[in-house]
Amino acid sequence: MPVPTKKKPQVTAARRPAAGAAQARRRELLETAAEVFAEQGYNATTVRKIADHAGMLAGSLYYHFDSKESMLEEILRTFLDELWDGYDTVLDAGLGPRETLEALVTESFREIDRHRAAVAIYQKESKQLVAQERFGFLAESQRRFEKAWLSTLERGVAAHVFRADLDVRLTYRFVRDTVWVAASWYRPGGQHSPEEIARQYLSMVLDGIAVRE
Amino acid sequence: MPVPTKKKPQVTAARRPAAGAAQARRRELLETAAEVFAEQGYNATTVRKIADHAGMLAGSLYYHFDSKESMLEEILRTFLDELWDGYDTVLDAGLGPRETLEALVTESFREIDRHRAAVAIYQKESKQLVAQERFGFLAESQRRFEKAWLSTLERGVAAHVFRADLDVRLTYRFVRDTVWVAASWYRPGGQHSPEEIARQYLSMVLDGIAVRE
DNA sequence: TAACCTACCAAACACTTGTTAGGGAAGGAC
DNA sequence: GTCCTTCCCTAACAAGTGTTTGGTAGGTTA
Repeated sequence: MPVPTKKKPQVTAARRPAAGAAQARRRELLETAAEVFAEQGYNATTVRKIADHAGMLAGSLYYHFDSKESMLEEILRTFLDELWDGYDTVLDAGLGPRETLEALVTESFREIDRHRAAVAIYQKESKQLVAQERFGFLAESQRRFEKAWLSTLERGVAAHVFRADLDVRLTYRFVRDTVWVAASWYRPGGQHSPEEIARQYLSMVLDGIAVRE
Repeated sequence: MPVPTKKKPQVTAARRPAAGAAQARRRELLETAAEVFAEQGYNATTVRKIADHAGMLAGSLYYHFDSKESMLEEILRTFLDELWDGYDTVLDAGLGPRETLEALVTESFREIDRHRAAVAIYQKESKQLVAQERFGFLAESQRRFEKAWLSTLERGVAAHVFRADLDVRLTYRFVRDTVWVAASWYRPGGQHSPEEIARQYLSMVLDGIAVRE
């Protein structure tokens, strides 16, 4: 492709100034967009609101992004990529089922700490987004997610470390939901660190809240 | 108020035909509106979509309702009224803390069974709605809700039936969220009844998923 | 029959939405 | 200096939004 057909002007690597400065601004804008999306909801968020928060006008956003939807896509893709980096590390570590569950939960709360806005958006909008083929990667991620959790739970039941009398699928949903909805009330810098929340949550899920006799 | 100033024509009780027929239609329309709101999100739902599902034109909805927002308000009010009917019955029954928790959870899943759409809407939109004074009743309900759950948990800790080493507020959030997010995947008429889901959920929350030794 | 009411339709309204086109100021490259 | 690129602004567009107004078919009442 000798003749660039893309709208964004091509810059040779040699000339590019302050390499990555443009991408830094891009990330900055995505950060504020994610926060507005998370707070007001994707549909209720106008590009003018995003521009306001970024200190610019609506049209100027289109110098950096193709569309409002592509901003949303990039936010979710970035989040899921990092999430699976962490998950895969855990899943490939060869841990036992209980240790895997503990590590997955802890990793999840760390992701909430890092990507609070993206998680909140994912929670609220993913259900309607998966229908669009543009966001098909959400469905694929969901399948991998379910597979990872279900197999961990099933491994635990087989190894007699998790109870056998519970519906595994139901348990999966409870665990999954409770972990991720934390994004709706979690505030970074609060009195509980992600690890502390994970510890208490695991204690509750594994041993229950009732006193043992 | 001898002279009616309302837009909707006043009908004397004596003449009213098929008493409550209008209100039945009203409920019917709110039912379909709630389903569309739950499926697509409130902001993404246009009055034309609601009218489509109801087999009429957008403008015709305004014969029955003042605005799109008033439809949302009535949906949520109806749901919360019924919810608190059930909750108050439980809370006034003079049960012990563990029995109260069990009854509250079971009642919650029953409400999800009855008002699936309204619960889903509440979950998704309440956070943004409470800011508007029109929806101030949501904030009041949230306060009562938190008080009911927290006091039950604290009673349980004081009576040594619930563990004392858990952060009560954190426990409350986990219990609350896990119960209500069930509305996002629950389908009435599925293989699990509300009572069965409540039973399994309570078993998990109270005793944990780990095998005891 | 005549009057009236209910529940809807048809058509438009003012406004907001995401998006685009053209321009221009600032600053580095040569 | 001149050129060129970056990054934003101004101003508009077309489509879609919630809502209103006036009308009307069909049933009910008197």
